[in-house]
Amino acid sequence: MDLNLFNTLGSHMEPLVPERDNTLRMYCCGPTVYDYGHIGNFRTFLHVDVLRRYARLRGMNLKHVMNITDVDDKIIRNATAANMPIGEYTAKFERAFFEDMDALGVERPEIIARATENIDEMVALIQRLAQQDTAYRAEDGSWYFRIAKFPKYGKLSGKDLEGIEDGARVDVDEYEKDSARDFAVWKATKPGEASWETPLGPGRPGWHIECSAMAMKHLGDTFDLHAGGEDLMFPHHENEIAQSESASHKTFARHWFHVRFLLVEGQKMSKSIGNFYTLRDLLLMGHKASVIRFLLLSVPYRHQMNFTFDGLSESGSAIDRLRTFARRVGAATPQAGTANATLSALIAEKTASFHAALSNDLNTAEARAAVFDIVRAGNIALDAKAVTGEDLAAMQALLAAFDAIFDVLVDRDDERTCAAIAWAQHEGREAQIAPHLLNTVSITDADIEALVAERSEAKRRRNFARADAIRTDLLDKGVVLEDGKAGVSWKRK
RNA sequence: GCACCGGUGGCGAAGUGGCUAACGCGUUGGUCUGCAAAACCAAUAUUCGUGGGUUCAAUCCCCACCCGGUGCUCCA
Repeated sequence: MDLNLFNTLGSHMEPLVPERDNTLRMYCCGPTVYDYGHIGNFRTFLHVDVLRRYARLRGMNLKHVMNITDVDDKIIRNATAANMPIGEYTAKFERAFFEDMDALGVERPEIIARATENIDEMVALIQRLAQQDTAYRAEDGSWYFRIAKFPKYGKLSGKDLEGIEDGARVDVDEYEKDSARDFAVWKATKPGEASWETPLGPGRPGWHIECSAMAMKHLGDTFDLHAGGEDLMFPHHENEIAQSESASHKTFARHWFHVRFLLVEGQKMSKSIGNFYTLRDLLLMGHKASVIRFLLLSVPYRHQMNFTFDGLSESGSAIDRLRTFARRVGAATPQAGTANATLSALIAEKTASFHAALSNDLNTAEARAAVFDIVRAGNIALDAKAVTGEDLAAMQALLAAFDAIFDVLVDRDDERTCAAIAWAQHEGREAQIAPHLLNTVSITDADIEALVAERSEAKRRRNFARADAIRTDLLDKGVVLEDGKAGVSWKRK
């Protein structure tokens, strides 16, 4: 079965097949490190993570490059406002970005490429373009890409160039261009801004050039897939194509993967509406990282998704169900005797469905549905004590495949929440920490065990009032007790 | 204005020209339990925005309309 993916370039489904040595060469536009990442950013990175995890599950090797944009207007503005050197400022937010990615279980790309560490490559690329007059120097010392030299401009986004009239929207500081559509590849130095001395003259790179230069540096002129948020399609990716293909005269990325924006509570996320959330905001409100991950992955990447707090609590319940089942399967004893043919067949069928769903443009919603089908069937069989070792192994294999993609079964939420709390305390943001969180996090496993033991003793003496009081108390601290036949088990909610 | 995407049960969300319209959450009743929790069972859409059309047959194709969202400018 092919891994079929929608290719924005050409707007059609297409099997994703690495061009050589079974290695998927992919580039993903990373963050501009000027602030903490918000959930919209992470929806994109999360779906790219699913793509890379699934490609690997299917046996591909990965060479995934992600850039860090560590010089741009917003960075310069914010660093100046914070009275910090740019390098120090970007280092802080790059670190925060990766902490957040780790918290959400997003795997690190094989190669992280920083714009400021690849200035030479960008300059060389601009020079190549300049040699053929595809890039030109304006009077103020900035360099621009001459769109007139690239007839295919617009092939990705389907933009009609006629619609972008000359002179329609001209930046105040970009009055030197030959055509309004031309975009900056190198920006002349302005007072007080970061600047590099180069053969092009002093200045800093334009936004688009870094991705072209770094992608080609690490992946070659042509590579398998380029990913990013839908907003980057135009102009960013269009410009990357123009720069890269003008220089190499080869196809740049063969496959383009764009993740749609999300809405928050039905509206576009924006600070002015007040529905703008960073990962840290949510963590401090008491939402678990795994739940956020699962919710952001529950709607397939090409669909707009509406992020809501109701959705968050639903995802929380769904994860609880999955984890409970995974624990149950892990602890189950295989039954001797005849295999349950219906169950075995169902597991095989749903395992196939799981893969078929992901192979069909990474349909995460359908993939998780297949797993839930097995959760119910498995629970029924487990209740009936009619599960063979073979079926248990098959169910565990499906859960493992599921978790290789979704990565929510193993509970690492407390440590992630604690890290967010520590950060808030360090940054003087204590007010943001939900009060009940401190309560929850402060109780240790040993405390819980002691109370559980005391409650069991109370129960044995049929002192149910005491037993229930302990249970209620623990529940307030986020600990749920379950009295099973084999004894009491507990979990943090 | 131009372009694009979507409108499926109480909520979220798959899906298909024709078998009982997945799955999750929620709600109600039941089993289990000292009571809970977990798990299971049952009930929760004669119906897929509205109006036309094509077809033996449409939620799925076509047209119009209404509603929501997005892009066209920095943005994941």
